[in-house]
Amino acid sequence: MTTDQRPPRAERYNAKEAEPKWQSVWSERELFRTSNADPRPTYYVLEMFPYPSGRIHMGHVRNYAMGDVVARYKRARGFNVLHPMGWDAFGMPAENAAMQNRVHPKAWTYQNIATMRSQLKSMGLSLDWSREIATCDPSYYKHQQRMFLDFLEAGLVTRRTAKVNWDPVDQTVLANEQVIDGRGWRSGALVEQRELTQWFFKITDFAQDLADKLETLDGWPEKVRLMQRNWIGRSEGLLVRFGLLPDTAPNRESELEIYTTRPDTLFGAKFLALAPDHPLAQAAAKTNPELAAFIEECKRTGTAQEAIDKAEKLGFDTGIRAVHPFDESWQLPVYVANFILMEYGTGAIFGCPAHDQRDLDFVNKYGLGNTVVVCPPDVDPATFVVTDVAYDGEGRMINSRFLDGMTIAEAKEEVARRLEAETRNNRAVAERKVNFRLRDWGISRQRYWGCPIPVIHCDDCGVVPVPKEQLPVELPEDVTFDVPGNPLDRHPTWRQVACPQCGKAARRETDTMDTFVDSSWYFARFTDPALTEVPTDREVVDRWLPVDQYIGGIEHAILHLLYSRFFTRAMNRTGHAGVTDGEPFKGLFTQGMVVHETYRAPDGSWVQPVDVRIESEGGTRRAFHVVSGEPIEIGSIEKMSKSKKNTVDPDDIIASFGADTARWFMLSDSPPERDVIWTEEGAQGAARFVQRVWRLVNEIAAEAAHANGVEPTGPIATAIRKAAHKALAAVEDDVERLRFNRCVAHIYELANALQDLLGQARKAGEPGIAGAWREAGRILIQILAPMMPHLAEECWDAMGCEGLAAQAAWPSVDRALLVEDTVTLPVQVNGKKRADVTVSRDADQASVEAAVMALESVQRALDGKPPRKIIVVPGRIVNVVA
RNA sequence: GCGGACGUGGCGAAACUGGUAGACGCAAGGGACUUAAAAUCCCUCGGGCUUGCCCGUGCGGGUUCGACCCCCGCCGUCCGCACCA
Repeated sequence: MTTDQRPPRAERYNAKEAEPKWQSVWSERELFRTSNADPRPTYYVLEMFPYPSGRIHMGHVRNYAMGDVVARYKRARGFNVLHPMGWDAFGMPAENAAMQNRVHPKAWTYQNIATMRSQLKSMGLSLDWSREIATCDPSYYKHQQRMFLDFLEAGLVTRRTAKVNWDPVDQTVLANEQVIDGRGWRSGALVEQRELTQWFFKITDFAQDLADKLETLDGWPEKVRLMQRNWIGRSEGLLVRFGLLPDTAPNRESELEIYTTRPDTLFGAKFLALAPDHPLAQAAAKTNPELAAFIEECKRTGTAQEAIDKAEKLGFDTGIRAVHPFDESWQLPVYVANFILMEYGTGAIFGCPAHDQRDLDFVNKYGLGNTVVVCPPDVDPATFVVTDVAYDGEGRMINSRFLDGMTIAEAKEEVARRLEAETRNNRAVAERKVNFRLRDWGISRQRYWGCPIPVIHCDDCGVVPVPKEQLPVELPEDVTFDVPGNPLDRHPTWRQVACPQCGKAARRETDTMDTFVDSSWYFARFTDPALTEVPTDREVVDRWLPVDQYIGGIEHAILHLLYSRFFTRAMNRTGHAGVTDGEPFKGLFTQGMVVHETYRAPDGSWVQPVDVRIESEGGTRRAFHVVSGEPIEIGSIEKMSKSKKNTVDPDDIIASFGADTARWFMLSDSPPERDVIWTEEGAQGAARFVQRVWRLVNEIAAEAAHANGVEPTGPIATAIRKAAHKALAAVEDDVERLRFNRCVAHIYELANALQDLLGQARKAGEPGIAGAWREAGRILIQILAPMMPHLAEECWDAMGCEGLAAQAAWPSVDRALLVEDTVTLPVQVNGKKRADVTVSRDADQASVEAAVMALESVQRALDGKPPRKIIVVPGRIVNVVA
């Protein structure tokens, strides 16, 4: 393009110039800096902070664009908005980079932060950068260590040996939550079981409350609440102490505790079963080599998912005999079984095969028989049998002596009542017990790049907390990554320290904390990140928390969100916060992913979108390589990933289209909770709209310039005002509900309407219309400002409005303009639309009926018959029933 | 296996929570402007035919004056959990 063909500057909006310009204006005026002293009502909007992996991706763009719309909107509505950003900066990739590229994790991390910060800044997000935090900074993790010690004092931390999930590739421990299908969530390696001494946060102390308060979180997606509910896995049951025949039991044990949620089926019991690592099983194995061998084999099968799926139910009769709690003459064999978990309940069960599939499989294998005790409704008890499929539905008790005829619920209650009242060795035979699937949170990691656990091991004093005045325990910087494992273990001097209690030579704990600890309280730290002595200021943190709107990916539905819920509770208990209900996030929104087509070259290799040229003709699309011209196969649409190369780089998009275009496109089309497909055409469509708005606003500005003090009351002026206020009301409603795709549609609609009216107005020459244009122009700019803030400033300027668009108060809707004097109702005959009728807004039934019956099309559809009934739904529809 | 969500044009979707199915955008086709292209503007765009009528929201029933929406039964896709007693 030659210079003389370029349109005059004002005709084309230049994002490349405008965006940095307005960003520096906002920054110089500290527009988004939030004061804790501001008396206005608070609104805390937060997006999940990123891991500084290197560069931002389109998923970040979508996430932060959404949060920014909310922040800018709430600011315009007069709230004191907190919208901060930071870095989840500890983690494995930094160590991997260190091993691969011989760069220090710290240098790598801070380099990435610098890159990503400048990328985020180019998006024009309304963030308070003065509150930026990085979790790897000692000024942050110092307070995390402090809280660890406070939690320890409060009894919320324990140290014990435990079977842990060991990731052999990353050479570290994983929490249960981090094991997916038996594999490490990061490395993908098959997880092994190991016995290690570990630090645990006692999240199970709050299990009941974590489950209960889920019901109050009505600002959360039901899906996430359900996932957490399942994860916590609350079950109500009965702990029953079965008597043992001492002659059959090792060490003449006389009792075995089992846990059941089906005490009603006690008369259908055929056996008891122990977990292979149950103490009684271990004891019995000492004198029984075959049993010992069986237990060994169970361990080898492991707990890997594949093994569990394939494994058949295996058991081994210990020879121990138990007595039925309701019948001393009834003996039950005690097996060791491979499907019983030591970690759940008491590690022992009673088996009722007729009503539990696992137990049924088991007895069918070992020939222990089964007796049905629950009969389904409308089934003859005499003919009801169970062979291969256990019955776990509703019904009434049969073959169960005093329980016969009761419902399941009644029978459960009756059994509990009777066994609670009965005693053996001065203890009740049974007690009601609530069990949780949730385990304590193991936080020890054998890694360097994490928050050091602030304790010291002394041969004489044992585990000694680091005195709080000595915090932070800082990571040493002179470490090497040439061999796998934890560099802190190998460091020549760092571990060596004097015991704070006795002064003798002692050793520092070399495990660091799970990085999920770092992200479990950052939202609290944002409220006052400059504090040096304490993690939080009680008054400040309590005013800001809970976060009003939290936005992030569904992948954190369990881990991060559950841990954060634990943390606010623990902080409440240790005085670091006083958050109502202990709930950190009042509103939660989980946004969908950004997905893209995949492309493959003839040799099967993946090709990046930037290297692909698409040609479409008559509906068929064909792809070619931009350089070689060879045909490219268009593949399925998938999550953007490096491995399939179907990524687009936000920097490239911002450079070629501008941040506003990228933001606009990310918010349009798909509902925010669903995946959005990134397409070049869609991005171009968004870019086209940016230019259209710019042209439209300039034309409106020209019309508005003729303002002469005449009230805008003419028909066109009213139409202009109505269009603007209708869009304003709709956008308001949809931003509040985070339905950004609908906001986009309303704005398009307003732009279309105003364009149309511009043409009409020029013909009509109506007086007083300039005032309407001025108002409509401002509204158009203001409703798009949260999504396209740079364009909005440029337009605001073009309209000659005072101040900055980012500072303007949200316009108030003139409700009177939304009400029409006449309404056009669709007219149906027998449910099929036949005509429209225009009546006055408050027309009564009779006059609407008369108007409808006068319509020729209605008469034709009625075919001479009189109507039986005419249904008039005011303002909605008319239905004539023949 | 258990639990959940979803299924609407060529595509992404909308339908105010039972009231005109397809707003808005993308793609496509036709036209205007232009030497040409880009940009811009205008028109068409669920299907069918007899041009004012029929069909149409995964499939089959039901409730209702009226159903994408509610109920029952299927089919399909996606997600989560999974030996938790």
